[in-house]
Amino acid sequence: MKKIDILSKLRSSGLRPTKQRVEIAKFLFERDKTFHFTVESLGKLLEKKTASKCALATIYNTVHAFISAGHLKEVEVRGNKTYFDTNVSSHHHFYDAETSELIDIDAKDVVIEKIPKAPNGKKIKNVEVFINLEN
Amino acid sequence: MKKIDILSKLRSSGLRPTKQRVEIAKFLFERDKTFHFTVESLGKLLEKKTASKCALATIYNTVHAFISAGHLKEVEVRGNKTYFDTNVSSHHHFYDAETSELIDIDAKDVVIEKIPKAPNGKKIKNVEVFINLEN
DNA sequence: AAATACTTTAGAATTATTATAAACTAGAAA
DNA sequence: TTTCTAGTTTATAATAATTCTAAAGTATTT
Repeated sequence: MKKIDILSKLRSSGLRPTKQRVEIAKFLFERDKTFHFTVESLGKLLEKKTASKCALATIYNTVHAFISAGHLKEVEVRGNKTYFDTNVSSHHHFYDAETSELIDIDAKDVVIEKIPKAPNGKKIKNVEVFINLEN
Repeated sequence: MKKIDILSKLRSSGLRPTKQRVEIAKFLFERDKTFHFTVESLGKLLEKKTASKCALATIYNTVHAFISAGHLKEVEVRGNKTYFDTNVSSHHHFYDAETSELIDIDAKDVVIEKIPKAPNGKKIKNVEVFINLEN
């Protein structure tokens, strides 16, 4: 991903390209495979990579701006921490409780044949399939 | 649900039938329809019903013992609080983010035609379908 | 009843997240 | 440029859910 894309990700999220935000954005979006993380894990990885630490509040704010802009997705995982995913396309997940690891499943690899209709007055926003793993 | 069943639920969870635990168990299991709750909501409802409050720690401990024994199920919902479900059979959920309400979907109303196989060395424990609603 | 084991409880500790307010920085205007 | 202003970062405080702890209470065994 080119620098210009990083800047446009920030701009389209309503964020000025400050040093910290560019670091975060580059770390998140300059990669080929999708990346799953929590704010805590991202903070540690950033600190390791850049040798300078960024306040947690900044990471929270930046990640939330990316979520609002649709550049990141929040993933539901049982437990206390919130997980995020750089893959914002419609897709599903394996979850390995043993390692607390999420693995993407391409939307086309899950086909749902039958689904109930939404309750009165409501519409279906999306369907998420979550596959728990065990050894 | 009869009293004897309440007692066996407690016993099979490794819990002696104390006053508080019997109250909690009766409140959870003496009903026809499934019940979704958080520890907080359960605490408030119990307080209203029994006019005496039970310490949150007791509710946490009791609920967790029921989870371990398989009498309650933890439901994954995006967000901070943990939701529980008295329906322990394999089933799915609608989630209405507007009202923070969970609605059960019978397992037979969701048919999955295709699913990827588990990664190396892992087995599929279960598959959960989560349907987010909107207006 | 005495001793022992298990429970409840209030409150402290912990963890994730959000809010706050002072110090800082970028970009616009002069 | 320098100045000004609006937006940012940061450390720290506040909040919220959950877990831990240790003292007081209750039940069970002897």
